[in-house]
Amino acid sequence: MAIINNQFKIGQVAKLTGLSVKSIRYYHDIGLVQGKRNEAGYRLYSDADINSLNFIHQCRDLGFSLEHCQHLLSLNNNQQRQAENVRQLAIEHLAEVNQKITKLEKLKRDLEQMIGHCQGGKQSKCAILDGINKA
Amino acid sequence: MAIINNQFKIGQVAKLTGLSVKSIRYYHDIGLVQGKRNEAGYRLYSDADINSLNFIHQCRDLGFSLEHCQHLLSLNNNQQRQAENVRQLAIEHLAEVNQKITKLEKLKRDLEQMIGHCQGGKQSKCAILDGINKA
DNA sequence: CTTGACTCTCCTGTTACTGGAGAGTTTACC
DNA sequence: GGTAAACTCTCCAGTAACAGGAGAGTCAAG
Repeated sequence: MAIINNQFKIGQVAKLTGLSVKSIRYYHDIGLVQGKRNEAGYRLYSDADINSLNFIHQCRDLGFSLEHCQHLLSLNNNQQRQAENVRQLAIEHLAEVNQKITKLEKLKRDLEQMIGHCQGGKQSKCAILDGINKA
Repeated sequence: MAIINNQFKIGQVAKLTGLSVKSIRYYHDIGLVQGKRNEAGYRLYSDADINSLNFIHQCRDLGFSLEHCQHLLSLNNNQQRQAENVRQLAIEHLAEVNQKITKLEKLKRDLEQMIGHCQGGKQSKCAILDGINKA
């Protein structure tokens, strides 16, 4: 009963995870997921490595920085973890997301207002420029 | 009847515009607002330069990239401009802002949902990690 | 045995600056 | 007049998370 432990080269890993080869190399460089090397120096990734890379991919999609991904990954791999720690990270991240949204919505309102007042066309008078200049 | 044309040094300009000295130098380097130099090589800015810097500051606050700021500034300084061009830039920028908002709101929902399901505490079971892993 | 697909390691560029070193300039004060 | 503080200058490095590309080595198929 052999334990099958696949070793994938970076191109295969890219296809399996949806990450770019460049990203995977980058994660290697910064020590996030390193895998092994074969005799020729090619990077080799195990199933567990693939899982880690998928995990990171998901975290990135949720907007976490690589530093946070690092942290989350170590919590994910640690059976002694406390859910509260993960929760705190997520809550902090959510707060940042909310801040960004708030800021962008103000931009949105300001832009919409200016655009609404600008009649466009060939004239040089422009409510948008006026708005920017008077501010 | 002398025409008063003040020439400000970079530190004064920083105070007048609210920009950092570093930013002003950077705008100089990339050719955005250059002013003059005195004999000692110090940068000197006129009232018109200050206006341009204020204009850029406002555009930055509206989230425009420096490249867009450049473009808007040249439209602002061009009496032959057509308001439509400005309007188009603003509309495109607004579209980008809206895209970002949409993306962030999806992140917000996803994060809130996961956080809502995570009970936290000292246990290792964590709905957030589960959510990331299953995705 | 060669050709094409893959992989490797550098190096540069991206955006809009910030921080800092080392050196010259100006200003204020005694 | 001298000097010390404040200001300015030009590099250079770093930031986040990679992408693009050069030049060279490796591997599999025909």
